[in-house]
Amino acid sequence: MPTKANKSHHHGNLKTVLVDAGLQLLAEGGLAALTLRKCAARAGVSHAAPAHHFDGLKGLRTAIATAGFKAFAKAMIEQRDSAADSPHARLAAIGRGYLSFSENNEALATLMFMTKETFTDDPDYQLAGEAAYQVLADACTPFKSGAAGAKGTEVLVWSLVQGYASLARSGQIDPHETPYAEILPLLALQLR
Amino acid sequence: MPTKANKSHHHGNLKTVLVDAGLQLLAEGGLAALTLRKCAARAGVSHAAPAHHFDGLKGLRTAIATAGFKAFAKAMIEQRDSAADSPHARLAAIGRGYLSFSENNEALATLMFMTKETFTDDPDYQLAGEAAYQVLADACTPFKSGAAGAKGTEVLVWSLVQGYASLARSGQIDPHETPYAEILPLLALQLR
DNA sequence: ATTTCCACCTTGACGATGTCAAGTTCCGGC
DNA sequence: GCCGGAACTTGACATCGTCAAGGTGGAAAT
Repeated sequence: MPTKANKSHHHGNLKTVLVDAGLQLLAEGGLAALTLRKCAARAGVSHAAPAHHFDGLKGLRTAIATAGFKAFAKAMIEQRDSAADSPHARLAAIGRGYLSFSENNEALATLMFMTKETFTDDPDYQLAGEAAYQVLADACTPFKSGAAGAKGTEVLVWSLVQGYASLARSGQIDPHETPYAEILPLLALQLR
Repeated sequence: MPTKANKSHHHGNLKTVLVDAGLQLLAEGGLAALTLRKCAARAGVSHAAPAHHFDGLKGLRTAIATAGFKAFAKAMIEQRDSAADSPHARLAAIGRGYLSFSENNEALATLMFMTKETFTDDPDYQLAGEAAYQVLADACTPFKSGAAGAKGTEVLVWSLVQGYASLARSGQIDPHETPYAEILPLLALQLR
């Protein structure tokens, strides 16, 4: 007996299915594999079906990056919550979450931090990016601010881990030769 | 009177002209504007002419990224050479060179640090990336190594500036609100 | 219960793109 | 002068993004 999902013209959950299809295609074939038509095919709909849910390929990419930021924040929080109960340990754990997310989702992480013109103006995307940042910003609170203030400490840590992840993804550094766990302590962050 | 360059079937300098065309297209229209056919059109040749010089679009991208790394190294060296004669000043200057290159060439910088699968195996590309890294590595030499050794200091600085540039390009941080000049000193690098 | 409206699709078309094959032109070596 | 191969051109095909027109299904209004 056909269900609503099996009928045409009303999938019921197509937006989410298309984003999931996009995440799979990125994981399997990298950035070049992410196309509107392939997402539609994998979702079992026609090539023009996504148009009702997204503002073109750019809109779909934005939705995928939004999902990416949510998964990213989740990965950092999970590591943080299972770390030892000290600010240094939590910050290090967040870094591990960041880097394992980046390592396990190379194409998605690359997409997430592309230039602004890659994405549409989407409040969900903005919020998801800010929420991910906030996980890291909160973890910096227990540390003394340097001359640049609290914001400076946040930017210092965020730049460090983001840069390390980016260089590892592009093959410019070897994470086994120079593990992040050895780099973060070099900041010599002091507690308040 | 026709010169060699005006005749068909033997441009004479097409490889370089195509790479330059690609650099222009990136500057004008971002990553999405970089296509083989547009580069060929701008070079004044047919759409299939690039095939003799590059291994497809991926090969052309690799050549463009190689040119990018060379310009990038040059920007850092120029800043370094006009800085005050101290290791801290030189390192800060290199950072400025890095960031101004990134700000002035957003699409190119984004291309340069994409995942490995974006590029072909090309020794020139490898060398250019290593040479750019070496400018920064050399600038780190005068500083004490921390627990992670000399390599750790290099990776620390490289990650910081790379991450800062990447976050600025993607709009996640505001370089005017939190200038790099205020972040680098937070590393509190000590001279040997 | 029926009608209406609109969300949500499908089909088809077009221009742009990457890549490949076949053919043509030009240059350098013999 | 001839030959071989580098370096192009032309043409074709599959895939892509986007747009237009049309069809289907569900919910609200009557």
